[in-house]
Amino acid sequence: MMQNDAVLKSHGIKPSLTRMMILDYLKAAKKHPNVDEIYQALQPKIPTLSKTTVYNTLHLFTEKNVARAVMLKDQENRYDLASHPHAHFQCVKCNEVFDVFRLPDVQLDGVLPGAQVQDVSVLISGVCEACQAKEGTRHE
Amino acid sequence: MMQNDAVLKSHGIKPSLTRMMILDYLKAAKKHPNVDEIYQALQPKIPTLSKTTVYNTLHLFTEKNVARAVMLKDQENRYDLASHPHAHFQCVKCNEVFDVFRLPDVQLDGVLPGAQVQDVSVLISGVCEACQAKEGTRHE
DNA sequence: TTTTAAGTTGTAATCATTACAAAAATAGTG
DNA sequence: CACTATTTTTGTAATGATTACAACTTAAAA
Repeated sequence: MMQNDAVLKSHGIKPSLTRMMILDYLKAAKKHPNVDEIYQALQPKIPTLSKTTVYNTLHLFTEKNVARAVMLKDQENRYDLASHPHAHFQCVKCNEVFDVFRLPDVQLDGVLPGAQVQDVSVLISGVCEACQAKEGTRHE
Repeated sequence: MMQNDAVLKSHGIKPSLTRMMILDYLKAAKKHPNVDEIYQALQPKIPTLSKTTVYNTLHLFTEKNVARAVMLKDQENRYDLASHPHAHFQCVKCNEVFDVFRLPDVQLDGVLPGAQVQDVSVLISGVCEACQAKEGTRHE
């Protein structure tokens, strides 16, 4: 796998230590962390870390197409790596977010004449299996 | 077309005057209004209207599947009617939002076994035609 | 009417995000 | 190395959408 410094350089970002550690965190993250989660996780390792730096870095990553802001039915942004496109499923009952690894086929031919498409994000909402089971037994 | 009171009743919502007027506004809206726009537009007609009521009503509409929160790369929610599914395109340069009327074909078969899908929202981002033209002439 | 519930309102709090200017670190140059 | 310019990081204060909540008003039920 490409090293973090090479990944950043190839996107025109100077690979500072902080930036590499945030990239590391995004690579390892199973969920879709928000800014505070990233800050809380890295603050012990970088005692001087500021939340503003996390914001700055994620804006930079998003602008340079290293990461992507995932818009969920939340009041806050969550992030993942731009290199692994996938759709998300969010349960309307428990708000849990699941990755949809088998990407739905989004057919865009002729839908947006003239526009230069950079990214397609798909957010599916509904009731997850666990919550359906709960409803079934509870007779709500 | 079905009258507003009938629409609301059929979704289990008591059709108060305020609710019908907010529904009216959503029906007529060409763009995707945020809470403040709805409030500003209706406040002259309902002088006692409170912004909290607009929030309450939109939450109710969303819960009862009359309206839908559209998540864009903004810090605020925008709303449209749940009855007219469509995708959205947002330009990363000017932030303008365009409806995508020819809905992209999203193939979900087998992608989410067990889940009960209620809604699929597609947000396409990229550079719109106008912004491409600007870039081309300005040599940025 | 009297009682109860539903709908609406205004104020104050919450909290993610941004603005901004200073401090620290890094790179470039003589 | 010393000096300067640039980039990166930091902390504090503001912004602004959203929520909490309790009071008030209207409508429905008894």
